[in-house]
Amino acid sequence: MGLSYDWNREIATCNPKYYRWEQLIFLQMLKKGLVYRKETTVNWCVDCKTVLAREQVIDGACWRCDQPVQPRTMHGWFFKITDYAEELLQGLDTLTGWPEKVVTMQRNWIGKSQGMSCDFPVENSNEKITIFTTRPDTIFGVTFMSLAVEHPLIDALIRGKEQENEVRSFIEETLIEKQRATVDQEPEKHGSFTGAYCINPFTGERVPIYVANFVLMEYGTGAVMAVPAHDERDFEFARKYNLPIRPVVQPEGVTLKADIMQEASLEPGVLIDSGDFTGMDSEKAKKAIIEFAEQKKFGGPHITYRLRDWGISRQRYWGAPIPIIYCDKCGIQPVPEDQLPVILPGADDPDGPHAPLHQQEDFIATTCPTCGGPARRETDTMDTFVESSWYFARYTSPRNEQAPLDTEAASYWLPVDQYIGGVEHAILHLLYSRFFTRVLRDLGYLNIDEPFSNLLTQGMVIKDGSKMSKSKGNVVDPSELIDKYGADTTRLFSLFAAPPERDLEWNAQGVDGSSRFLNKVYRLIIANESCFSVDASADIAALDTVNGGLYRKTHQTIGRVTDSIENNFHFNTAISAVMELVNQINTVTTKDSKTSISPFVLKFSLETCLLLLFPMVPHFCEEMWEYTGHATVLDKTTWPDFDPQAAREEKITVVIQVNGKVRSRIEAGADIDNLQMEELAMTDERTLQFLKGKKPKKIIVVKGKLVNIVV
RNA sequence: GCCCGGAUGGCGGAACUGGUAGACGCAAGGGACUUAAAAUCCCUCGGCACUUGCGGCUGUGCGAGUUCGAUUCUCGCUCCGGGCACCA
Repeated sequence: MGLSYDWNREIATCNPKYYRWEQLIFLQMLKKGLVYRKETTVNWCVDCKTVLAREQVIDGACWRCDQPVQPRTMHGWFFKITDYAEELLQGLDTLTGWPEKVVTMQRNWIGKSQGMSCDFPVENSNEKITIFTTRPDTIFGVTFMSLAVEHPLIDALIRGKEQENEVRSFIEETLIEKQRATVDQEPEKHGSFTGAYCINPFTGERVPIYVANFVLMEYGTGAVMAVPAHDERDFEFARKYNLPIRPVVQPEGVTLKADIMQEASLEPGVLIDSGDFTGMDSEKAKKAIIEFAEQKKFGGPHITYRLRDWGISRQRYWGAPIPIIYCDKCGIQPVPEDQLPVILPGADDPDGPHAPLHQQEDFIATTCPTCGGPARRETDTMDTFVESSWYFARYTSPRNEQAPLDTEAASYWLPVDQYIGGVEHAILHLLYSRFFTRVLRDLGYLNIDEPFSNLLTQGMVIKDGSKMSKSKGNVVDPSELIDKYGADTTRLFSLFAAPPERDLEWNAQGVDGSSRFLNKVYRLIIANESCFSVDASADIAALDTVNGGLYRKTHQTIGRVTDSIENNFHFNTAISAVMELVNQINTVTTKDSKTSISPFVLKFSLETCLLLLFPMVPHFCEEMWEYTGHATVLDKTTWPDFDPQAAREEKITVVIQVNGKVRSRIEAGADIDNLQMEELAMTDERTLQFLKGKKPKKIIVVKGKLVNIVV
């Protein structure tokens, strides 16, 4: 296809020369407290036999193999991306070169919520339950408390109570249900009373504590103050278990009554039955209530993010091994930096052992770096998204043997001016890379905050109803088209089909047109070969209509093509602009051959075609450039200059409307003023017919464009 | 359910900040050249109708509105695509 890559900078992320640095970065992050290990419920892909990060689960299925994922409890390593949540959010505002769509998706993914945290003391106990809420204004409407089944306090709450067995079996059932749950359906809400109560610090009221299947341990605190009157989920739960519903925010013009409410009221309004806060506007009340909690030291303002830490453990037989050693005596030990890289077994041997690492005893057995005793290696490998999170930075010093990055080189090249990728990475790769850039900055390797200044998200190519992708295998091999038409026609055709950001249903119909077009350019050059040997100049001002018109059209085309490419990579319109120019050259050299075509203008226009088409059609243009006797190659020739003066039309078409409908078009000089335009319109015969002698009420003149006569 | 996009001829797609809708190309039909074919060139190509005329009406998913004028702006729908989804 004639793509130009600098192979001197080639890197392979599966090569130990690359991932040794990744392992080093891991260790440095570990030292900085940005890596930790924990046991959680993870997304397990049955087919890939590995854990997946949350953003790698698409519609409940693995992003890679499309198989459904299941929850599973296991240990894994995590990157503390949440430490950077606020910065990643703030940074979005600086990404002016990114599509708004991607910025919005990331903003939603980070999911910042501002609200209040508040402690509810447990009755007859020293424990307290901390909740997070975005609706502190509804705190007087709390009628029960819901805990996630995984909440650590449950055990203490139920021990010895008559409800103990019931709650325990409820938790067990819920956990099993969660394992089975498919993502597309929310299970019905269930709960179980713990027998325990906590105290609403604002009212002093006893609040019954429930365990509920819909409360997420991973978000907020795993405990929710339930306000059924003002929260849909609490409402549903309250109705099911006959718990009281107490409205405390009255929206304007509505009177909420607990017994007749059909659904929770989410509207803002005025507080009722809310102690000292009664009568306050709900927005104001939010602030006042948070302040009150802060003063009394049982709560305060709090921010929660939806973003979770990035689970990077994978159980695949590929990826960079996580450089950790487990010693029975010394515990978890980082692999000393001078022992890096930890090499992935069998990676360089395609027929080698391709079992997951935990099945490879040779790999696992090692010695403890601290005590020298027998120890075991970590068998998880890193998510391959880790590798793609910093490769662009490694390109700036690809052979560096001393460090992952050469800060000086990285400062010179980064951030990446223009990044191109599919929208499917809007969150995954593009968020990880933004995170990693900051981590590398804080580790002292980079001095930028954002990796990519400008982002173009290209559309997907659809084939047979689903997106064309390597992993799906429904790709169209361009070599078929290349064999038949050549690489340039194939390039031209693909670029002409649609603007790059749009999805495109693949269809090779139309490729003939691109082929025909290049042939036409070729024929024009051959037929007018002689003009290239003439070293003529011309007095532009003295050109006749035909030559002057072509000269002008050529400059207009330079302007349009430059604009289309620079502005938004709309090669399709760039190409059609050149097509127009070529059509005009064709007309002028065949039809108008009676008038003498200036060799200078002809040469200029044909050369411009080659220059403008060069990015799209490099081989052909370079060949023609040489053929037409140029000493230097096109590749080293500068882009043509756009001269707006030369592109200016001498004549314009004045559109005349009567009551907004186009009735006539009149040619006029480009410098015509508004008064002249009006005069032109009012004396135009066709226009007068439509006026039928009526007096114009109003005449609107748009300079150089149109006259609208209202009668 | 919520948040983003999008909808223009038979098709892919143009139309700058409201100002000539359909650029450019494909497909289709007709014609020229040719013994024939390919290639090339010319013409037609949104719809409607009593088309005498270089003409008229209508038309950018649907319905309203703002405006002298709306593919473009506002409101309300329909359909399609994408993202999120018990996030308290």
